[in-house]
Amino acid sequence: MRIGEVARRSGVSTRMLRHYDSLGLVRPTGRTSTGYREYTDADIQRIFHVESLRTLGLSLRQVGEALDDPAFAPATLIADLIADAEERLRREKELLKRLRAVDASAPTGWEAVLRITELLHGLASPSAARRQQAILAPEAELPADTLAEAALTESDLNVAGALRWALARSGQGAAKLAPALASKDAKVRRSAVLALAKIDDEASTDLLTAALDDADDAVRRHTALALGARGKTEAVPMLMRMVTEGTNDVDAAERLAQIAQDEKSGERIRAALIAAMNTTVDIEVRSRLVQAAAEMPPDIALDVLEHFKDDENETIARTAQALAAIIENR
Amino acid sequence: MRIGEVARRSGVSTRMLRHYDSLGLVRPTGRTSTGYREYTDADIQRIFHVESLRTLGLSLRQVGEALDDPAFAPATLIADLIADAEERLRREKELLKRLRAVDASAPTGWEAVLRITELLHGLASPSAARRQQAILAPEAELPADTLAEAALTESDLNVAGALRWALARSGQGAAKLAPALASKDAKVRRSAVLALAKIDDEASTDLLTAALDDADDAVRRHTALALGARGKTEAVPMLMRMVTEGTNDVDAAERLAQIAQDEKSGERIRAALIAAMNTTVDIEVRSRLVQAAAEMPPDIALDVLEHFKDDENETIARTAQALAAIIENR
DNA sequence: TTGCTCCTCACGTCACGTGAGGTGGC
DNA sequence: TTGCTCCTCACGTCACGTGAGGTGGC
Repeated sequence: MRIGEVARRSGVSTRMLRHYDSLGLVRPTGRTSTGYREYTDADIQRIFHVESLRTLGLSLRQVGEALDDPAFAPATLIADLIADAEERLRREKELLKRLRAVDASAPTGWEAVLRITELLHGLASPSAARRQQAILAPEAELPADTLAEAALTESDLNVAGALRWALARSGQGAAKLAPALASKDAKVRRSAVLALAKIDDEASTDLLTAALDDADDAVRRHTALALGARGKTEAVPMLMRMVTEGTNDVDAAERLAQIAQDEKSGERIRAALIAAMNTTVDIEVRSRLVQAAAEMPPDIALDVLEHFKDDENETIARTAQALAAIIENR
Repeated sequence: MRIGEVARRSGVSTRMLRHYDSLGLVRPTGRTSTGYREYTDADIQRIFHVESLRTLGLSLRQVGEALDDPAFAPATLIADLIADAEERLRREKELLKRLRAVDASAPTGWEAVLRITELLHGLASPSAARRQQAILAPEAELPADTLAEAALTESDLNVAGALRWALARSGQGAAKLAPALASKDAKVRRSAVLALAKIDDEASTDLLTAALDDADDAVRRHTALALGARGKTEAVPMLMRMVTEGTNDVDAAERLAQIAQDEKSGERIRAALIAAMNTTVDIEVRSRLVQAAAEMPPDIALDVLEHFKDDENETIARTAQALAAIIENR
């Protein structure tokens, strides 16, 4: 069979068939007296084998080595190809992320493209100071998507803070962070909550309210503190738990006090504190509860402390008395 | 500044700086009397701009066009770059999937690589017949991962059936399908259940039992039918619902009959049928229940039918009588 | 005088496409 | 005789690396 026919049947161009010949990859079995290449069925089989291996990303040289070495063991080659493909995939994803960020910034000319590109570069820097600078730079108009993604993975505390600030300023923080609350990684959810805490709008409050039911305890704690700062009564049960468990109990008490500014919520917290005191004998827990009670608005604080001025436990009784005296003298 | 210093500062090789010069991309502002290139600070700025744009995947030609056209509007170019990157990403993912499948098949030589590669090719063919053939080919040793992934997306009924069969034969079906049950796409979960239905081992039964609580009704129905075929009493409530609702009720009744082979389960089903009859007046629903009752093992069937031989509704009463007569005469 | 830097020219990489200029086969 | 097919040779693509062979600068 001559080269044109072979090309038609195999889908390989005559140019490439001649190239394979010159490389010694597929040598046609014969030539006519006038020099035309003559391919046999076996040659054509070989062409298909070459094309097949090429779909796996082998170079022509690699294909040649594989087909000509009878002892060829594919394992190493395949592993290398996989590693290469993974590396390219990683790079392409990175590039695409950058391009999407540039696109989202709607640059008006190449100067704007350069500005955003350099900011993205800074944001990807291994130096925390450089990252910080990129976020706080006055020319910064990093897209909210980019800020959100960075906020969810940033490990440096200062940089994370700057990212949350920038995200809050963007006005799109809540929308961009919402998907992260469904992440399987509790760390990501936690970062999302910490970022939402800095965004004082209705959308973020709604998201935080839902996050009170998160499966992870740390997520719930951060959520409760954030909602407490907004005076949300929904946070009371979690904040009460934090006081009794002694996890971030001082902050939790402060947030309970903020919520207690509202009369109805205040009444609820008053009752909760008294009930908690009466359901445990653990001296440490009760001590924390008394301390927390003293943080409440004066009328609530004094009322709760009054209940425990004559407590069976002397330490509790004396603490309650002392704290009440301080509040009264203010 | 001469070329060596510029190279050191910018990280661009002298070779490339000369290349940029020859392309007219970055022309050093001057030359010394002896022909050395002299770069100014502005030239160096330009080099950084070139490198910056290159990180976005622009070719040197594109960089030149962008930097030299004062009216350059990036939107189209960026969109094209994004489309290209997406396309490359898609290809890389495809390639990686193929390579991983080849690797998983642990080929012993290039012939084995070719065999698996061609099977994968067939599996990706737009022709259902070709896909079918690839799965049923006697040389087929398609890895279970590949089979599972294909089973979850295959739309052709015959091919999907072949995939489920092959997956069941692989012995790893349950393990490979398990993650799909957590998919957000109900279609994927449904496909997983249909595939698990063909795998008769403990692992698949456990997975199916959990899938009875799926959020999607169709998933739950398929799950109940599969578990019913294994005589699992857990499927009874869902199968009963299918009978009353008239969704796949004939199949559901058949599965209930299978479960009723077990004495305890049979008693439960008997009670459920009678209770269901007594809690609705809908003639269609009651009719389906009577038909279903007749499918049960004779003692259960006759007992249930006996309850409704004198039903207020004449149609129900006569159907119950007729069906009971048929069963008695068998 | 001796390293160091810089110069231009040019080949090689990789998998091709596209000619140019010429000739065999029905 | 006329299209069609085939031949070889060679340039172009793209972003470089790596010489060779020669020369200026401290």
